[in-house]
Amino acid sequence: MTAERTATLDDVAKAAGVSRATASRVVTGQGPASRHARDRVAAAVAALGYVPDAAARALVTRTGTRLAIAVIGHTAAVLDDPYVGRVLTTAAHVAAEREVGVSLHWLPLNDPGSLARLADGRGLGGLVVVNPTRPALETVPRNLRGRVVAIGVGARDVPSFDVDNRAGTEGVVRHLVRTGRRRIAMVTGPAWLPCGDRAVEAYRQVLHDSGGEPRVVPGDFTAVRGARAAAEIMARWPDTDAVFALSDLTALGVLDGLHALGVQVPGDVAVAGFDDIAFAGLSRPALTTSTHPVEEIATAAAQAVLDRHNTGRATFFPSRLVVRDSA
Amino acid sequence: MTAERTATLDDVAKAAGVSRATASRVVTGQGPASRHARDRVAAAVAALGYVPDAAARALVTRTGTRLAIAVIGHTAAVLDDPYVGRVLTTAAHVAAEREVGVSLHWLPLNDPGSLARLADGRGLGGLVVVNPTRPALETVPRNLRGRVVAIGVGARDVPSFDVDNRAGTEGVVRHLVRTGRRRIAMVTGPAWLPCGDRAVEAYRQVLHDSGGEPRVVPGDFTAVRGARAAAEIMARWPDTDAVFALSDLTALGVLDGLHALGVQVPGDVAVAGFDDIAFAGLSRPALTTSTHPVEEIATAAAQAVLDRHNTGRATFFPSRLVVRDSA
DNA sequence: CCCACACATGAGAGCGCTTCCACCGCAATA
DNA sequence: TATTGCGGTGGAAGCGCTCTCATGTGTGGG
Repeated sequence: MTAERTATLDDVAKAAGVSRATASRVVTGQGPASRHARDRVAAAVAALGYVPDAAARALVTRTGTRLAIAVIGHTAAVLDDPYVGRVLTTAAHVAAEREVGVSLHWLPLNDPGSLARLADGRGLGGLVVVNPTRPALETVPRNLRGRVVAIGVGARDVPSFDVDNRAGTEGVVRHLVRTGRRRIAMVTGPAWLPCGDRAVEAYRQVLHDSGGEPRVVPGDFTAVRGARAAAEIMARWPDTDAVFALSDLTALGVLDGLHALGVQVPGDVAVAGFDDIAFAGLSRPALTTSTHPVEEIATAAAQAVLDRHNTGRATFFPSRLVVRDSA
Repeated sequence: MTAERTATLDDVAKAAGVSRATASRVVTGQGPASRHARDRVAAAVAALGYVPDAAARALVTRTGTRLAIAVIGHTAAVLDDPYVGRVLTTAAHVAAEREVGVSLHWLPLNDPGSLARLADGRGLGGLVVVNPTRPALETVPRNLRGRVVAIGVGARDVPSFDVDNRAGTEGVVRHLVRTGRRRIAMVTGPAWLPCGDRAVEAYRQVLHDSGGEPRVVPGDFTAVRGARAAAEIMARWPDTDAVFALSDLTALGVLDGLHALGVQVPGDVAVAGFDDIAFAGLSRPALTTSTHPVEEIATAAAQAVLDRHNTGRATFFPSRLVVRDSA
């Protein structure tokens, strides 16, 4: 019997000379217990290094209190972007405050069913899906309905939290127009990310209003793609006088690409981004952009799902124009 | 009995007309099962939308197959740094490949006991601790021994994975010396992070060898702190001709602070960082730095803990000098 | 002095699952 | 025909915990 076994509640009860029921009451803090029993159990817990088994507890309480965060779209692009990391850490922080565990799920883009699979259901308190596609959201299992929120685009029964892409884009493009730019190109996000559509729409609208022709180049939120986009844009439309990228990372890439081409920023071409990441203010020229309150969004999403506060369809967080040197 | 209840294995067995034991065998794929039984159970599973209860399964199998990632030191600094996000996403990716879940834990710096608490033990397959302190590592519960690795500094029974801070720092500082700099200042990482010690040592050593006096200013890996550090350095030692920061983020801040002071980089003062983050190549002037193979490190750590491959004390990943424009 | 009423306690059921074990039938071998 | 072997199967135990319920054990009021 010298086998190294982790202590169970029974061991604690035996050591403390009480029943398992009493030990449980003391450990969980639920129900009455005499001073004497409390002390003895506490001592036993300390002596044995007892840690409650989460699985056993979850099994009986059925109170799945764990926040799952699923990130859709597993590409290197997502990895490089500080965005996902910030969402993760923020949500984890909110969860930690409420002493609920967080589980992380990294889902491929082309396998919507994986969302259903991760829901080993009853253990889950809620689910935050980052950057979902609508089809993926349709596969959320029924036992999770009402406990799922999306960061990005939502769906039926799935409220969404996102930055106001439309207004943010409008703000930036209007600023470009206001400062005399007319031949404004745009580098979008990845095509599969539906929330970028609103931004493209807004861009087209403002351009239409100001008599410009849309010049849209597809992007993927990476800096490398931004540099290539810059070359592409200047080749196709040499008279371009401004580039708006739907991501600061891409905008910084554009800056780099333009620099390589010998194009002056903002002299020849103005450049603006979106997100206001930490580095936006550190580039030379410092990047003009519009804020993306990631922490606020992630906090709201995590709270909503944790508080079962599933009201409303979609919440858009305001984006604020930050004018620096590049535009 | 119209109550909306999630299906259990019993329900499946009943619907398929087999015993629970057989249903379990089919679902888990363990043990023999006739073709006929397999088909019927599979049909029942599909019809009922059955999803196994992870808690119940974990309770009986005792095979905690879940990778826990604990990040120590919950400060805004950690949040802004892309480092943690990259570690997280990489580790989660490794775990996903092996179809094991990942749980995320955000631990305060001053409560080492929290590490013990998160180990609701038996549900855990392994634990990766990011940026631990030695005291925190001492509190790892015994039932987890041999299944814990550290990214950063390690401890007894806890192998560590980290970049070779010493060699990396040597490389950078030697480069500065080689290019004629002699009055080289260093901005360190946060004091509680023990893995920075080796870097400071290396810096002192190289300076000693080249006849320079150490000029150490404490940092915290943030850009803001870097800007302030630049001002501090130029005030205390106006003849400084190079600044080495133990983090690119800080180095970019130094660049910014120097710019504000009207100091030319690299003309008056050379600046070098450490990490080679995505933005290092995008700053103006582009940052000279030394690589920090975060993805490699996180992958190795996750694999080690998942494979129970607990050999060796510490693995240092080589850092490669990247010379750009700032030094 | 006895009953009512708190409070503290322990026995035991049961959460949903895996897995040991005994069992059954059937083909292959002696 | 009697014996072995084996794939397939169901009964039942039990993982570690929570929680209901019945049973003490002490207090104060009638």
